[in-house]
Amino acid sequence: MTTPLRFPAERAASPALAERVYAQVKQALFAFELLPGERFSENTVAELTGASRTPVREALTRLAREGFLTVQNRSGWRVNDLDFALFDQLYDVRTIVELAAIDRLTAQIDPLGIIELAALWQVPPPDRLSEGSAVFLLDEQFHSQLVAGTGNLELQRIHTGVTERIRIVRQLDFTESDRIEATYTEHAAIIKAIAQHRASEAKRLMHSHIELSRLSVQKISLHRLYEAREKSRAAQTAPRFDSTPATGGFRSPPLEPLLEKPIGGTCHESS
Amino acid sequence: MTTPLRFPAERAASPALAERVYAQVKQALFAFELLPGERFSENTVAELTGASRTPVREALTRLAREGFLTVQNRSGWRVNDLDFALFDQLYDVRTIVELAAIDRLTAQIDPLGIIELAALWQVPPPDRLSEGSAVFLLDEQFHSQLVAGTGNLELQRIHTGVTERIRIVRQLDFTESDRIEATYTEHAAIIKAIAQHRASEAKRLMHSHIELSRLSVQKISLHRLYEAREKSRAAQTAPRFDSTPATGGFRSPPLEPLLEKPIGGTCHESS
DNA sequence: TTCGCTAATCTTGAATACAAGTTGATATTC
DNA sequence: GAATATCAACTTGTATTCAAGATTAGCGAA
Repeated sequence: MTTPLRFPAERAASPALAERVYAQVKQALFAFELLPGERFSENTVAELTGASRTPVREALTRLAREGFLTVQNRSGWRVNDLDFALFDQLYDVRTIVELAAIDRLTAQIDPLGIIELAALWQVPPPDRLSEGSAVFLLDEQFHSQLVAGTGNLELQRIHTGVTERIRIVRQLDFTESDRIEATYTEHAAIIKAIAQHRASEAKRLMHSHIELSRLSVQKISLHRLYEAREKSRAAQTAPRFDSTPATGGFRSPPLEPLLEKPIGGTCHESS
Repeated sequence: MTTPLRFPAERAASPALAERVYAQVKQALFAFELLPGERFSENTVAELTGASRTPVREALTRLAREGFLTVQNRSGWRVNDLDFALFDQLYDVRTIVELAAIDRLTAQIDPLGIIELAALWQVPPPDRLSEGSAVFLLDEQFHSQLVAGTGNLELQRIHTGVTERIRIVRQLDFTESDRIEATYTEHAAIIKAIAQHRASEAKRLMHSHIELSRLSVQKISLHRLYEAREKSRAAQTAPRFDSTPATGGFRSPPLEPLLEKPIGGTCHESS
């Protein structure tokens, strides 16, 4: 039974070209390979992804509707600036959704999926993951699963959308070990409260958990953003969008704005 | 200063052709000119709207992402069936959002926009509107304004999306005069409670208000749906998509399904 | 040098052309 | 007559072409 495997890399072309481009560009956004404020054209993306303008356009308009990009009249496309006022609103929505989810979970006789979550998060310190990006994935899964437990697909869809919008800054929060520890502790406490049907306790915990995360992100992100920017600037000519050769971006890749407003606080460069 | 006005009707073509098509098709959906379960092709829409396939496709994919349509492999497009399980989930989301909005409104010293709402809804019976579709518009505005009062644009965007998804059945609820009366009474009570910062009272009222509406829609819609279907079937060859001549739909416009599942309850045809 | 104009080049938005696949009707065979 | 194979007419997905406007580089004049 030796099935002569095709190149699995090429098979990826079949299930919707526009979908693939969408995923690639979004990935580039999260990886800061496309920087906030950066401008680019449909043609460059088309060349980089090997697709024609049509599916590229479909992917970009979708990302624009989701709030990541903006198309400029008959000039090119632009990566939206990081807008912390917007992130605050998204964090607020996230809180609303997750607290509602807790309400519905604690009303269930046997909260859906809570056992699996307990197995993941109620573990002694030595068994915990320490690698930031791994914990980040697990953390997103935690919050997502809670909402999924309500059985409401629409609520889940909304939650997913919000999560993806704030992912770009949230991922920066999982590099410091104390934040990782705190995540474990807080998640465990939330799970316990839900399992015991203590709704208001669980909601209180979740509320402060999200709030802490939000504040931590606000504090940390400005610093991390400049790191990410520098890292990306160093790799300017390096491959973007997976492993396709880069032709360079727009004429003048403007790295200045990055933020919607320069923000009042001072930015501590690594002195 | 006599500026020779251009034909303002034609100016409508300039601001995004895809946008216009999107609005036209959505309008046709709400008006039951495109029936649930109906199939159609990009070419027919293109002919009916006078646009080419490219902007049509953009509009349709957007409507598909919003849950109204489905594209079938390399066969045509299809209007999604009415799925009452889905509507229940959407009503649930709507409740979550609006209750959260009340929480935030009552926390404000001077709830934003509450005075304007009071002026609209706290009126004596003789001054009230009685025409169903007008009240329906006003009702949507009421709920939308409450959410807008939170100042959270993202919450508003989500709420708008949910509202539009359930509009197709909700609009059927505003034909019976007792439902219209109830709407006035309940809205007035909610506004009063919010203005007095009685959060839990306002939330209780809103919760039951939405629940009543939901139940009323569930009861009424099956009947109304068949009416709407018949009305549309009669006007089969009548103009669709505004005032462009209809070329007819798909080969076999299947009017059978309409609903996701035939639903257990009996349907009373007008005997 | 600096400002302003011009023209070439690049951009999106839309229309069209092409390719691959589905569907449904028709002819055919049992 | 009924089941099946075949084929022509559609459909979407993608690529390409066309049109109109925006941007920028370069040149010239003050």
